[in-house]
Amino acid sequence: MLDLAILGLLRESDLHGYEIRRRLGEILGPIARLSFGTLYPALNRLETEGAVRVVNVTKSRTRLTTERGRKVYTLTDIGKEIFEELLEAGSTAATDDKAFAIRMAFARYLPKDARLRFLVRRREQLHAQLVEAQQSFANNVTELDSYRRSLIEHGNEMRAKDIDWLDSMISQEQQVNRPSRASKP
Amino acid sequence: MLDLAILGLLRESDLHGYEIRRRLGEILGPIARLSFGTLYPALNRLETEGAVRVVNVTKSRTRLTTERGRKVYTLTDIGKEIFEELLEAGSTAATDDKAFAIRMAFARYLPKDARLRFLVRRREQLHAQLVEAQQSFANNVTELDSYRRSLIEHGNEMRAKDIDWLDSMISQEQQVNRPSRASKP
DNA sequence: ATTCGACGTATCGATTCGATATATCAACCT
DNA sequence: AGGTTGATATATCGAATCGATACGTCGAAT
Repeated sequence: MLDLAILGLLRESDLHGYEIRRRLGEILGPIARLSFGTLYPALNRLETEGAVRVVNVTKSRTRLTTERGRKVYTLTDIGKEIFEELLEAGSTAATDDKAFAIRMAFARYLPKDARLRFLVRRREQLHAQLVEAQQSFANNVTELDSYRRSLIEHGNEMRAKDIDWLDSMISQEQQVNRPSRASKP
Repeated sequence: MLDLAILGLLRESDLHGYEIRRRLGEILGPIARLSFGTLYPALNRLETEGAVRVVNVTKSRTRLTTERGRKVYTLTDIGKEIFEELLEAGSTAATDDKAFAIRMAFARYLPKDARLRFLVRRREQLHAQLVEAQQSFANNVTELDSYRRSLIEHGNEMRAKDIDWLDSMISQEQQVNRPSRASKP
């Protein structure tokens, strides 16, 4: 999943590790903030696999520039293929919050129909989770203290909001599908 | 963090591994669903540390019962101490979503003032995150495609809801503090 | 009868985390 | 001028965690 995020960002522009982390944090928020202990080994792994390549290492010493010791990575052709595979593969598989957010961030690279399927699938997953949670909640309310009760209720409300949001994304996606047909026939 | 969850559940009743996982899923939802590859090693570790102890292993073979090969764990005195430490320690430290939810599930075991501090601290953290996210969003809107824009906006709305919820929890907590003073002075 | 799914414990390799180390540079303080 | 701090940047290590898989029992449906 992390691979998808890294490759996706590199697809858009060449970046060094620190900047990849920063952008990921910007797009995904605190949900998917990754540590350096994950990022740098991942970059090395991707380099070994031939998915990325180092374009530029600026050691300091060059007095006139502000550049520091950065390793700027670029996406190879192999990397582009892997990105496409990862993106499509996951649009049908089960995905958690984090994986969903990452894929959503690169949804524009999916063909329209795959994107719609991806959204619908996520919507159904969340719905199933919510129903399950509500049932188990109903069976246990009496045994829960106020903190747990409130925590669970809040969680369920949040999940419901997520579903609403997905519904709006889905209907938007469906509208774009139709040819504009601006004025009346 | 996982230790806290396990010890907390065992504080309430003796349980076997599978049931610990089930209850955790019930209370925390899909946020903190832990895998068996985490749970069973963790139980072994806690047993080695002397925090938990196996009370009962029911091998099947006993025809008349429905019991299967369960290992039922109980909390030792050492385990109780560790639980208290973990619970208090984290109420001041930085906590992510998952760690917060776990601690919230056992908030009733905190003294009133620590609980209030815990909630306020979390509130402030979320607020800081939200402000940061909104600023970086404002600086980048133009460069974001509609999917990313919507993803980030939705994330920020959710964070705002979280803050609202925490505010309600905090004010509730403060009300309980005051002696009832039911009728007018 | 037997396949299926839920229950239940366990391990393995790979991934990820959190802490720590190292270093450069800008900015601010005194 | 010298010193501290904080942001930028890469990297590694041990421990925690995940996801897949294995193995087995049991009740229920086909």
